[in-house]
Amino acid sequence: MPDVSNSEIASLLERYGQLLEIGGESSFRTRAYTRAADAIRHYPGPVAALARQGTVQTIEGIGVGIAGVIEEFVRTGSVDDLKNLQKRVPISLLDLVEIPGLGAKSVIRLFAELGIVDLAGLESAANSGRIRELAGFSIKTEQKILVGIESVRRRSGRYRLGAVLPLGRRLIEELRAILPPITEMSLAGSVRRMDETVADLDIVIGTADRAVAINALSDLPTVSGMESDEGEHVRFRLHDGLGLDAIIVSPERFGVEMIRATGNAAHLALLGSLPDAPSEEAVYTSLGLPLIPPEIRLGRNEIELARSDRLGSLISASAMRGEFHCHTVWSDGALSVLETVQAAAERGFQFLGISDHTRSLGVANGLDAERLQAQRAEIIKTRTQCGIRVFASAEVEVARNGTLDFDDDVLAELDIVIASTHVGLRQPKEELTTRLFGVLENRHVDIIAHPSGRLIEQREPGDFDWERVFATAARTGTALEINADPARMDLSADHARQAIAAGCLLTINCDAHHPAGWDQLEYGLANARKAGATTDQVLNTWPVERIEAWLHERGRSVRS
DNA sequence: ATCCGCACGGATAAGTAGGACAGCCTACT
Repeated sequence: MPDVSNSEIASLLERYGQLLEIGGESSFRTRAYTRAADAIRHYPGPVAALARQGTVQTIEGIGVGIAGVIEEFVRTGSVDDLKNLQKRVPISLLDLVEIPGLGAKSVIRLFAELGIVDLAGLESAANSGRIRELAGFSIKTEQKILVGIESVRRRSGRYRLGAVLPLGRRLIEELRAILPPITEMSLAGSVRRMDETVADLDIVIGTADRAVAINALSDLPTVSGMESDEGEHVRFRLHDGLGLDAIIVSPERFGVEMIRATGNAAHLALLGSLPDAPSEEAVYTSLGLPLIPPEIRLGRNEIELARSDRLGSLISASAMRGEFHCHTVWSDGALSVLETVQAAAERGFQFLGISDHTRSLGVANGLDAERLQAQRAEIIKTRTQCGIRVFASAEVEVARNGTLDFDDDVLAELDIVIASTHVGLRQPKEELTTRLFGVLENRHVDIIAHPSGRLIEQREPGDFDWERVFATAARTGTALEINADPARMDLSADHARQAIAAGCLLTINCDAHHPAGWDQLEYGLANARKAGATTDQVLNTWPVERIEAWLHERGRSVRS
């Protein structure tokens, strides 16, 4: 029996912390569990091994109490205190907290006063009008709950790409270490296509020795067991609940099965019948096509692009010269301005925009005008130190009424301005859209960050009138961001495609709070490529002089 | 619950606005 994985321990602690919160524990105590979960999820080695040695407390954020929980979990597979807690606070209540507008306090009251323990119970209580009878709840709340139940149900069973892709890559690495070097293997399916959510993990293995491959898969520490074995298609389940589909084929058919397992269905339909071949290239070649990158296998115009030799015009990582949106210790980032700029220079960035949060985003220690000015002085100083162009920027809050955190004269002092909507995303369509129009028309605003405001599998996008938003952004020349944070991937691929069609300029930014955040660029790039973006349409690929000229045209007094 | 400066006790995660309701809960990175 292999040890539990770090992500299993992390999930356990996270669940524990959430249940404590619903149970009314102090926020400091519950927070400690969440922090411990984060520390373990990011810990480079196997935490279970540390637990067995009794040295798990060496990890920052884990003390006597949580170490005890982890050790018990590793040893016995469960935790007695957590079981007892679950008698008092049913674990299915965690689903209820996911509903927008319901927090721990409301959920525990629904449980205590109406005996509601899960989504089904909540739904029937709302439908029969029992919730409105509780003090502090109303018909309106009831309706909000019913809408919320739907959105929680819609996303159940799917995982964010950002949660699954790193796991999939690690599985492949682990398999490579076990299996003979001649074995071919790769991720396939929606993970390989970089779809924003995935239902399960697909792996294709090309080997003459099926039994060895199956044994290797079964022995992986994250695999809990085999679920079905149907010839070439073997299904496993991981400890954290994710399904793993392995397609095990002879090496001569590895290429064609990769294409089939990668999909998508519409792309396969466009390709028609496929010849057996050991590599994807060979299959595409026999169809008279170059290799089509997985993320654009969408059944749209990718065949056309390939036939007319235009795949190379799609934006790629190598075309990116820098980023406009990142954070430092001045708001909620991890490093100083100088450290951040140095890290950017080391990565080969030719420019970097520093854009910390502003005043009204108190939770992120947003800058007021005075601190902004002080930061600006610090930014200017770094320009001579690191050899890259540093733009003084800010991620300026858009208030519910559409006003920005700074007056025009303060905005005018910045090299480039990003506007960002974090509050009031649930406004009705007309109100929300009109508010954004005001921001787009502001000549001091150059970029709209994560325009829809969605958090994948967690928060619905704002209900904007996108067609009019894109038309307006195209006219004002305001760039729209594809935020590469895997929780956001915002604009979505479809919205980015619409924006391009409307003539909008795009920018791809990682919204990094630490240099490691720049490793997530691929999530933003995927959406840009799915949307068919070329370098000309993405601000980050322009030479610094062209960016400065663009800013100058927009009326900025750009100083180097 | 954990960490840190000090050796046990305090700090840690802000603070405002909005919605629904009459004093409270939730959302925002």
